[in-house]
Amino acid sequence: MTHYDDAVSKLRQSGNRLTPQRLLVLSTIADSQHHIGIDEIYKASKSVYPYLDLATVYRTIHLFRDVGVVTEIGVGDRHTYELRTRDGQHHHMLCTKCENTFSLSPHYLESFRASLVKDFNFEPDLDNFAVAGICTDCKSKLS
Amino acid sequence: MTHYDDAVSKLRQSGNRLTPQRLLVLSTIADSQHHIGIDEIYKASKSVYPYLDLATVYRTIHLFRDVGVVTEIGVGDRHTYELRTRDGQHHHMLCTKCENTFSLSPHYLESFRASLVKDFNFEPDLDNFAVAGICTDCKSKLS
DNA sequence: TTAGCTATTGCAAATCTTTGCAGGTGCTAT
DNA sequence: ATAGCACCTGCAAAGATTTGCAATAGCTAA
Repeated sequence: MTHYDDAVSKLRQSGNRLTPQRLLVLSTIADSQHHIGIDEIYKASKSVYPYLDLATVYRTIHLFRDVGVVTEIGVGDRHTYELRTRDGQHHHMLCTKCENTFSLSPHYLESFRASLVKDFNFEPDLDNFAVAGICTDCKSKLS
Repeated sequence: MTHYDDAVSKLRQSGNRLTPQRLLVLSTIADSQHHIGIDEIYKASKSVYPYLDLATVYRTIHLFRDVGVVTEIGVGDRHTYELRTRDGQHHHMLCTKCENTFSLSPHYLESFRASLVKDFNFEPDLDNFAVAGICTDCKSKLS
């Protein structure tokens, strides 16, 4: 549960209150093994605390994202979320054919980041980075 | 107007009909010097052809994006669009402080793309690539 | 432990985006 | 030039996301 506790202290340190709703949403995301969408977060959390409102889930998730508790993964128009852990930092590759997600080590983006800083003094925010494309399986099926 | 004509033939070649609504939306985007949002496209186009429906604008823009006529730029939750030209291909850097946009030559992403193909056989779709961050001006103002 | 300030919540309404459908219209082949 | 098909459009309704507001409940300081 150290990831959960990590997230809690991140919230506390950023001066946000630890409400039951927030802790509930947090544990729902933490329990989910993969990335999870708003609707799923809402459904799972509401089954624990039926008074939970969808608007609260939206606000909570946006807070989590802004504070760095979760990573937002944009799949086309759909957004999903996963806990952001200090270890296991990774980006995502999304196949637009089979909708599968693949992890990507941050080192693949290091030289890209470095060249933006060097050439433009632009500091990219790659925390929620995801790249769409076609995975190797779908590629072979195309022929 | 060759960019406009380029876009028209792209539409025709992809087997889509050239309706007045589509040509109107296209010219609205082409006339705009910068990237432009759905609401602005709608307002500007509707002033020319008042029967235009917002749903048509959404459908048209999505078609344009899928066919490669426009580039979609995701700024936080806001989406904007600009004409995609054969020359002048470029990506975008968006400053999250001042909301400004900067062009980025595709060559900055070439080695990134190459390593994904080489290591994972993953073919990334970087057509609508944009990266958020902090620009040099805002960086200096931070201190 | 308590009081009080202020952030947060649930609700409802507003806003944004997508979708189903029936009628209208661009395009192709004659 | 025209007929006919399939695609597109406008409309309206559904679905998704955001926002205003009054009541509630964390948190801090005593």
